[in-house]
Amino acid sequence: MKIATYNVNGVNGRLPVLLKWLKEAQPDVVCLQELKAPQEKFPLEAINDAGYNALWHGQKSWNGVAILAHNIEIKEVGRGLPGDEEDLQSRYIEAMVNDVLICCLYLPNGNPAPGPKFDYKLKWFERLKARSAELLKFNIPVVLAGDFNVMPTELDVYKPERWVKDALFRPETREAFHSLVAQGWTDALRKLYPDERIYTFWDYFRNAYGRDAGLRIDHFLLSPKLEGRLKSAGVDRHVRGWEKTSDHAPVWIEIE
DNA sequence: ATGTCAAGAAAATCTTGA
Repeated sequence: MKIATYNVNGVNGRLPVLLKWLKEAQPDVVCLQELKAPQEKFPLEAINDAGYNALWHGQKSWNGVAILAHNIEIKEVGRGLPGDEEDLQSRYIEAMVNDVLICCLYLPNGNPAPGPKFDYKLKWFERLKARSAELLKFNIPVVLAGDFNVMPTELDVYKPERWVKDALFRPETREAFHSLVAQGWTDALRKLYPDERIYTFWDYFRNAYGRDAGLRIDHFLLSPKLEGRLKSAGVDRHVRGWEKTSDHAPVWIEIE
């Protein structure tokens, strides 16, 4: 089973790019972030025509997450990250696909930091850790996939010293990510490629893609039940070079 | 500070978030 995660940066604005990539990459399951579309504006017909079922949680203007599956039933488990009734941002959706619990997440960016947005990011992280700890107790195959807005180590940033005060790389952010992983999760791409520079995002500014000034912020975390089934992983970085493309590239794993 | 995008409010550009 091939599982992908892709921050599309606008599911309608980037629909031709998304459809082209789906056809080319043929993932079985896809986690999408930054739909930037209200619930009723999700392009279900085009997604269905491409052969995919879909479950999504939209929001006007910003955020929005979805899970797609090719000829497989998607059984919703929940939408919205538990732990704060007042948080209305659409950043989390969970579903069973085959025997795997797919958790699609879009962790807050958190800039400018420090400030209320950074506080929200760290609180969101705490809520995610509470949920992920519960999921580990079920002892089933689980994947946490999405845009974490975190570069876990210096290897994941083209120029680490420039990013130490940024919400994506501050010590508090990295610590939150590492304590999440320490619950018992496996960073799938790092497990297969422990020493390689791998990027999943290149800014639109200053020809970042052309200079390969990238960041690794889209991740797959695997539960112990899934770790041994990991076969391969990669980044479809050429997609970042397409016209009218997202600032992220699709990332994928294959599991037995 | 800058740079580039998309969506939304509003009616051609500006604001916001990333």
